[in-house]
Amino acid sequence: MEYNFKEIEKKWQQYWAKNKTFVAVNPSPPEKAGVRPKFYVLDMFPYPSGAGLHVGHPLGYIASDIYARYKRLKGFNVLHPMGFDAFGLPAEQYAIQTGQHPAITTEQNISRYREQLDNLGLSFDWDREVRTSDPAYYKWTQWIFLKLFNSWYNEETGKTEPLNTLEEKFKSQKLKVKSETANKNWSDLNEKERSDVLMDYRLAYLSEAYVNWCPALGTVLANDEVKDGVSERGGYPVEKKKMKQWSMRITAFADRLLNDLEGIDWSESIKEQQRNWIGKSVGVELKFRLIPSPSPMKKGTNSVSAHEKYKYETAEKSFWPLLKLYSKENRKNLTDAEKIIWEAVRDSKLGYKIRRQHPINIFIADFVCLDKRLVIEIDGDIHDHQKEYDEERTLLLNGEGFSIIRFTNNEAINHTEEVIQKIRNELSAGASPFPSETGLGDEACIDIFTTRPDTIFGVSYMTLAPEHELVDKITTDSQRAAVQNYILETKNRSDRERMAEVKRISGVFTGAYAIHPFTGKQIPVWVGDYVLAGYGTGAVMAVPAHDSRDYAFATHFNLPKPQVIQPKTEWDFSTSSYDEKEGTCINSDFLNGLHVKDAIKKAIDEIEKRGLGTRQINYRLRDAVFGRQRYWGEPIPIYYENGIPKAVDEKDLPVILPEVDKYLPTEDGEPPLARANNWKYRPHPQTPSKEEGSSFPLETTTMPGWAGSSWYYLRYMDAHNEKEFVSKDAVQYWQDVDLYIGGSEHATGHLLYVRFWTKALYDLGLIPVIEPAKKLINQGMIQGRSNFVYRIKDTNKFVSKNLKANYDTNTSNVDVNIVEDDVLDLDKFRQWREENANAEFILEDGKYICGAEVEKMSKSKWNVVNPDDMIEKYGADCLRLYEMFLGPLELSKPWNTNGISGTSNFIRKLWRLYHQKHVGNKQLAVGNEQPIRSEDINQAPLHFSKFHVSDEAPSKKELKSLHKLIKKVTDDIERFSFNTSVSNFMICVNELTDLKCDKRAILDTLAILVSPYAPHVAEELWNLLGHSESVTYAGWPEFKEEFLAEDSFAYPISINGKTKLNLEISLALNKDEIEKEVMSSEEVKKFFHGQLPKKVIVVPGRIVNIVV
RNA sequence: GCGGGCGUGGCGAAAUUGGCAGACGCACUAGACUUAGGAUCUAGCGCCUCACGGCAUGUGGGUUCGAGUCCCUCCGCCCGCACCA
Repeated sequence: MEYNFKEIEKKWQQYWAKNKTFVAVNPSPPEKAGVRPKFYVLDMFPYPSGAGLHVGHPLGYIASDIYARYKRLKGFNVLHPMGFDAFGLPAEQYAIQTGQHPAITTEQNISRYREQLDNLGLSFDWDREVRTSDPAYYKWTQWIFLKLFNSWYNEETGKTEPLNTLEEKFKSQKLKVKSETANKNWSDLNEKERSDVLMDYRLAYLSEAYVNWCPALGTVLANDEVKDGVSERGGYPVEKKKMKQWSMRITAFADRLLNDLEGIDWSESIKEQQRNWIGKSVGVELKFRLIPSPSPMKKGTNSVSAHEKYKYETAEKSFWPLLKLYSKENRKNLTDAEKIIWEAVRDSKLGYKIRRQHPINIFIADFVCLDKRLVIEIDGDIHDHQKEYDEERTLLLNGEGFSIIRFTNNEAINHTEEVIQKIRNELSAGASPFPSETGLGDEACIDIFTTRPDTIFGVSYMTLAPEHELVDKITTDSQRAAVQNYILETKNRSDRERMAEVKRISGVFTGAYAIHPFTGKQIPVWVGDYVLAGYGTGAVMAVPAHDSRDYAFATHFNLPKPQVIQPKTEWDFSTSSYDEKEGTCINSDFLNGLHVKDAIKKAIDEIEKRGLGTRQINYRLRDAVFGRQRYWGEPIPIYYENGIPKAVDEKDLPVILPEVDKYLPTEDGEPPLARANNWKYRPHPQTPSKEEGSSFPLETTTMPGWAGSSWYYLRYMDAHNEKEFVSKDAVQYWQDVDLYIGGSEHATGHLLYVRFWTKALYDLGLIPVIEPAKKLINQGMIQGRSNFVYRIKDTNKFVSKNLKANYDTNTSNVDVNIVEDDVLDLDKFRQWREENANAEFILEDGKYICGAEVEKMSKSKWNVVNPDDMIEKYGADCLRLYEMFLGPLELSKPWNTNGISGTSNFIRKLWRLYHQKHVGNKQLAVGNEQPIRSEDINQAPLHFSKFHVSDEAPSKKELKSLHKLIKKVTDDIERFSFNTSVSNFMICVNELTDLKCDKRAILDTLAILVSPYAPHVAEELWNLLGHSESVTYAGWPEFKEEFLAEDSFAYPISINGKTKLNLEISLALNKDEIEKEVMSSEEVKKFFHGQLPKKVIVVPGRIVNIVV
């Protein structure tokens, strides 16, 4: 008999299906003694696209299958399920084009996938198959949605809790009702108001927010579904749009999602991507007060108390204690000039109360009349050369609503009368207006977030995002036109353009100034689109010397760049900013001399002490938009009673996806579900506050693709449970996924959402684990290898690759399936396309050699290799071995069919090992077994006769070869090094072939070892060896060290680190004895060139190195 | 720009703790068996050299008796994030 993989593979696939070989058992009760330990191996389930699988897809499935089969042999109760992520856009797009129901397309695609998966001989437990589009499945997706809808995140306990614990807090007034209804008690709120308040807390919530709107797909998308400003699926442009949307409060879990990464064995790159995506930054949120603009923007409506407050409490709050001290001190030490003036104005001698050394903002004014908002300053010499200082002071005092007159010391002392007259005139001229009547009053602050409070003294301007709400309020009249123009301009530029124009710097001055909280300096406030509205507070303090973006902006607009950090090494500030968190603070008042890291701490402490701001943690992570304006997804189980969103009763789940006439939005732009007849819900009569008999409109958006995949790993544990999403017993036994294999492209999507849902379900006491998967492996991408042909322009002649330089040619892709080893099959090429029917060729060495290049595998590049074709030609075992043999699992690599003959040969060699041996055609076995000749490679003849093993005891060499293999393959599988085990199989089979091994004791074990990789041929051989049961549970062989034991070892003898010869020395000898033996060798002595060796290093069992 | 990974023959790659670099396979070369070979078998196959021998793991340096492996410098490639304050 010959090895006929087609027959044999089919036979065993049918056997496995019939005998349910791979069914995992749910022990009942789970704690039952003697039960096998569990092991859960999961593949990321596929979205069944119309294109079917290509050779890249099975890579992960084969790897996980090998591991699952290995674990079964090791005695584990292995859960290795598969299913389909069946909701999604492509089926719906297809439905829109053709009118065919997406369920039909999906069903067809699934059967094709199933067939392809079956052909690979994967050991899935199909009894547990799940499909996210199956109502029996999405019933529970909806159920989980409702759990999240009815839960909130309690920051105090750090846990998801049912909503009633929140309501308790409101009722007992432990928690104040947020925002617009701030002055009300919970008990005063009506139903709508309560619903609105709770909506701000629910984990699944409805809110008005800017979302990624994709007009071409007619739906919103989550952040991870947008790449480079276009939709991940289809590549359509995406814009920001304000819409009412369902979202998931994943941000509440940001810190746990970040911290729990520590405890799981996932690749560093995935963890890093998640950390990046979560984007935690620790810093401080800090207020900069604004200088009210001279022209009133807004008439204040201040109460009397505010007026009074403004009248007397003129000092900057945070500086008050210090200023109070200084002013007291100053009063004791008045200058002569000040004494003279004080005597003239004190006790209301001028008809107004004048105060001396009165703090205003952060300064102390020499004299002030609060009623008339007049400051009188007597300048010392210092002011002559500190003009800037005065200007700043004037601006600030003006900002506080004071007018100011200045006199010199000389004037005060020698022309006292004139000075007093001037003061009298000013006082009678009428008061300056109060700031509260002109500007923005108390709330006139810009909140900023910074991680670098140590650079606070380097602030030279501030920038607001164009969307910042203060922009309009603070802009001065003179700048208004320019600012409005700018905002309009940035609005019209989509995010994509903004991103594409990274290098373009734009912005505009608002005309407004803020006050530096420490120096009191005035700081111009700008608007710039390099500041993002969505992050932090949408405003930044700009430190051009130490932030590259601020630097670019400041350079462009010629703003100052004061340096406040001294780098450790030379730094050229004329070309770039110094952003590193290294160096010492300079020009920074109380921070001077401190190292950056200490300065950050100190600055935050100081900011908090002075009440200027608070420690703050910001995340880049946004809440995940959950609603989709699409048809082919899970309906969101919410209805609207008088505009209040309410949960559909659990008893009424699932809310079945309705039939619609078209899969398009309605004429009014409503999602497709709005087309459904009577898309209404009639609440259960016994639920409170429902009018009997009335029905209410249901939510028309559907869930996103990631909803169903965020918990599917749990459903596999108990796939047919109709009462629960998963039973307590099942999840208690299976716990979590032990090994999860899938693509790294889900790093910030699925893999984050599934962790999020797991944590929420854990908090609610529904599952016992906080992470879905202990270990994650990302298989590398298999790239395509494209082939090219070169057509001479304006002819139907094609020239071979190495001759094309002589011609003017057009290069085009050619189907790689009609090319072998880069040699084009000319006949197939002529048939491939009509226009090639008369193609002529210019050949080299009688062949047409194609060009080749590594590209992504895609239909348009004609480089897709279909696993079915490979299986047809070489068999599933061969494809499995070859995919593993290509290289390390996690590495991306190009597919190259050329090498597959290696593994194909191996399988045949393996097969022959179990059959009567001969060499070539000469030593044919006696009998009828003639070599079968065939024109067709697919039925390649194999030169063996009948199955044959002997029951003789195996030789030492045979045992050694086998046990070497046991050890290596066991190690290899444990560390997922599948490529090396294939090598090791080859080595062992080669060795046993050389030894002409036919011993049952060896071949029995070999079949088991090979079975995870090439299960069909292993089953067949196992069966031929006389076993009636499948090899699946045969038990993994035990490695025995004793069979590897050697008496002697061929020591490599190296002279000065270079190996010169090998010397067979007994392993029983110790270091000294080995040295003696080596040194006495004539062969070794040759290399000494008469000199005596300086040093001899002996590592027993490994090497001898002699230094000459 | 930031973060992660990587760099070894013509090609895919191996070297698990610092110990004979290139296992295993593809391709290639020669031979055997053959009516035939895209089957099978035997041998060869990093580079330079007739050879002795020398040089080789992206570059340059260091540690070490000994470095693909550890440390530093630079160069290149891949992936992710990208105005995140």
